[in-house]
Amino acid sequence: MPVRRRKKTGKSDRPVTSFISTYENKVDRKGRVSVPAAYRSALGTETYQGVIAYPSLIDGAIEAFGRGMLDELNRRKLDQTLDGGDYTQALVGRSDDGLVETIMAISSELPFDGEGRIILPARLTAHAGITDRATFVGRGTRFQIWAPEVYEKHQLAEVEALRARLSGGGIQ
Amino acid sequence: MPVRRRKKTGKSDRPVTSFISTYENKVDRKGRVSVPAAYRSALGTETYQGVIAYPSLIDGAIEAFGRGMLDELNRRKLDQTLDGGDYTQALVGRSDDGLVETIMAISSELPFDGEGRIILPARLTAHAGITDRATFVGRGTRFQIWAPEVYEKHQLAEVEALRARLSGGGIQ
DNA sequence: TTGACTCCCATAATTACCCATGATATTCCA
DNA sequence: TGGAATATCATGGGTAATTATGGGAGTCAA
Repeated sequence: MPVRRRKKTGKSDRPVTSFISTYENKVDRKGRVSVPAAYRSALGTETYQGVIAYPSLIDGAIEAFGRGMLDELNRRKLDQTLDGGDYTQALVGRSDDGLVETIMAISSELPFDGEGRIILPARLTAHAGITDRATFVGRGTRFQIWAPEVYEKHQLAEVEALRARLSGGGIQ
Repeated sequence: MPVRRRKKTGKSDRPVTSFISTYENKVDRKGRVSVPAAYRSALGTETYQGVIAYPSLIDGAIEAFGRGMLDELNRRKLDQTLDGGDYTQALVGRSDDGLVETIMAISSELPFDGEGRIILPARLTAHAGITDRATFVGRGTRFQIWAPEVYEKHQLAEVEALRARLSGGGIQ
């Protein structure tokens, strides 16, 4: 029996323009997992059919977004450096923070197959502790992929922290 | 390992070549190494089948990109100098920093063989400490080639620096 | 001849592509 | 309005194509 849990959003889920709601899907023997249809339609305008993913630097989860965001980063960075005559940046690659370069290095391009699935690289599943199931968590402009049990604990901890803060009178 | 085939669309708004993710490949006895298929397809629109490479001026690694990037550099530099009336630069080829000229001088053209491999010149492998394995590191508009063990250490430091800089929630 | 390089072929593993199925959701029409 | 026909989705599996890798034959120059 396919376990497809849909958290309440208060609305029906028709195509959305950003990533919302939470879905739990199965990871099959080939390492494939269906990207929720709602997320796919959110990416519908992009030419490249797939997502960019990298291990979260904060959480034990996978971060993901569309190809459009990646190209935008690269184009702006290149134009900015070249227009400013900063060839050092373009050729040698030393920037103020190296953020774009580091993200490019640790990111993976995950194309959809004909059925809207992606293959999660071992590097990413290891980081997130994902084995046979994956929870997709919408975060607006991007989304995350968690091991279900890890995400549940993460949610509980968040709620607990918030509750403690509220009972402490931090927010009136 | 994410692999993807890109459609050749005749109309090209000169897409930014995006090299992302990292791959570790073998260097065989003849000094050949496969350029990751994803990188090759990122260069797919270019006529010249191969890459431009030079020793990094900052890291113990090899810097590389497509011929398109080389032409872009030269074109923008020429435009800038002519617009600025710096004809000395355009004609004599001497500028304040001379970085572009220097890079051109120390660069090598590395053509693909029928299987998408390149041969790394001894000068470059020596600089990067590469022997029998090579790690390809996507940096967006260009990529690097490292000795695997050297890159591992470098990457840890890179990610740690980036993590320290983030305030939470990943990259927006 | 000896290397160094190019072109061609072989192969194992991986991945892309295709079709099938059961479950759910949606549409349509009597 | 009810219910059958239709569409969509998540999931599974088979097979052809691609990839990374290795090696041999031919070329050219020193």
